[in-house]
Amino acid sequence: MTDHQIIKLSELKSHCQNCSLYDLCLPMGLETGDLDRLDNVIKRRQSINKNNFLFRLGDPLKSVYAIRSGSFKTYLINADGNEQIVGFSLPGELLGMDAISENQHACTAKALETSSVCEIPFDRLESLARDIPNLQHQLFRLMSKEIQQDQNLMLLLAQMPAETRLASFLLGMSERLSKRGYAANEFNLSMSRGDIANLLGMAVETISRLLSHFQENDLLNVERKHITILDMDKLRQLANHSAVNCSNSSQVS
Amino acid sequence: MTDHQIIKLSELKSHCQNCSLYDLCLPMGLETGDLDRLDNVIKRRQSINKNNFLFRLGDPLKSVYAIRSGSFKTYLINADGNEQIVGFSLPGELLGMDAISENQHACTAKALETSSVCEIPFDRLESLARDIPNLQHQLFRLMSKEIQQDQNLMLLLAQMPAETRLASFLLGMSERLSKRGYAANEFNLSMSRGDIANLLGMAVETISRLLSHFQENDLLNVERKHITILDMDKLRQLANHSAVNCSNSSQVS
DNA sequence: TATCTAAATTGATCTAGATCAACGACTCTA
DNA sequence: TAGAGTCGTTGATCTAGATCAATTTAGATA
Repeated sequence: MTDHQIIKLSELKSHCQNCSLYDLCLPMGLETGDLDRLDNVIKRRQSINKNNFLFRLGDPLKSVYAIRSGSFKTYLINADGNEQIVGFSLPGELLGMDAISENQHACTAKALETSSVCEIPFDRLESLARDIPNLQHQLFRLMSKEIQQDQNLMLLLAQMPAETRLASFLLGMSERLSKRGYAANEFNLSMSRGDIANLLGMAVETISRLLSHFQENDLLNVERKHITILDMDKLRQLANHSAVNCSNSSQVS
Repeated sequence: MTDHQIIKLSELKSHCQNCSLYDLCLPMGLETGDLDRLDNVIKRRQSINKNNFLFRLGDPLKSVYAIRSGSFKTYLINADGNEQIVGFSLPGELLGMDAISENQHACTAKALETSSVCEIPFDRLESLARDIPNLQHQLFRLMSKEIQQDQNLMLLLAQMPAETRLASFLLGMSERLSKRGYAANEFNLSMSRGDIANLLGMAVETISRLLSHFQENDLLNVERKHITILDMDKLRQLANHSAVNCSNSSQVS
């Protein structure tokens, strides 16, 4: 294989039309010409190590980010200095749209594992959206979806007991991961028990106890971060038939 | 006064540029020419009686609605058939943007009192947004703001005790109402105790007890729906210095 | 104006899940 | 590969706020 070929291959891989996430991500459904234009404004393959920040609360809005690989948590800081996680984001999801209203990020995004993103300068994206009706519509859809998800999480927090919250969370993760090529019934959680507890408004101990309990009842197999769902129907039942998508980042479907 | 003059007056009043809500509402900041174009697609003065619906979960997305007067609650229905209120909306706020992603409304909007709205056909709004960069940006800002508000409410639900939730809610209502020309320390709540309890994830009894308690401590004066804030500083303290904006409808500022 | 129904208040009791505490199991560093 | 720190699990206890129950109040209706 020559150098020439190697360069070509990497170029090929680093474009939206060849990205495995294409139909989960921002460019979904765009026509070839429009896709190229979007492709041209994207800065590709920024890598972020575990526990590093993609952006922090108060940072000026420069870009939004499409996740290529890995995962992030996004969180607010309350008046007491405690963090409140508002979402876990997976490949194909768009981070940073919360910053538009104040022109600065309203939350902090921290990598849960080594991750990579595509950076999209927001001013370029916005002006492109004016020229490409489908892109504009896509952005509206993305944000609308995020609002819906947030509201579903609110419902969970406001009126569901702990067991339902956790079951619904696991079901949501299963659905999202399976869309990304992982098995629906076997996956790794990249976030800690503490992070899950924080998102769901519960104590770590409760998460731990419930996972043990689920395991005792042959619902799950839990081995540290590795989850195997043994009885999907029962899990759905416990979750009140609602899988919460806790991405709280913008996503296509 | 002749008929001719009467018609002119009503025409004058029914345009965005003369609307008292101008700087709280969608057209905020648009230039005159652009404003006229937006103005032309708006169907004005639809009136909705108390307990009637502006739209219901599952309705196809036809229009979004700017509230002119009155107030609405928006809510989801969970798997058990219980409602979960996700917001209370006031004049100047835009309802219905949640429907974009699925092309149908994801929640139900019910009038809390006799109210009126401006109806904005969504397809017209979207195509106008392509022509008017400021309008497109405004729409992005609106939705981004809504996401932020939802996330703040999540924080409240996930980690704040009952007292903080209610204090934060009252503070938020005070701020929003004062922007609309009401006194910051004296206002009427259009929603029931039950509705407040539902939004904040608490029991009605707890709301009632806390209001009594706040009154005993000379923080508030409560007379049924009429609230007078007697000690704003103390209320802020109880609220952890965060006023939750529970509009969960899109708003400019 | 009397009657009915829904909303709000107040008190008594109960419980889901928090908190406190102790310990075991990884993982990172040197 | 030892030691330290972090994360996760399990048990015991406690409490904020839910639930249950009984009135009171206020609109709505006729």
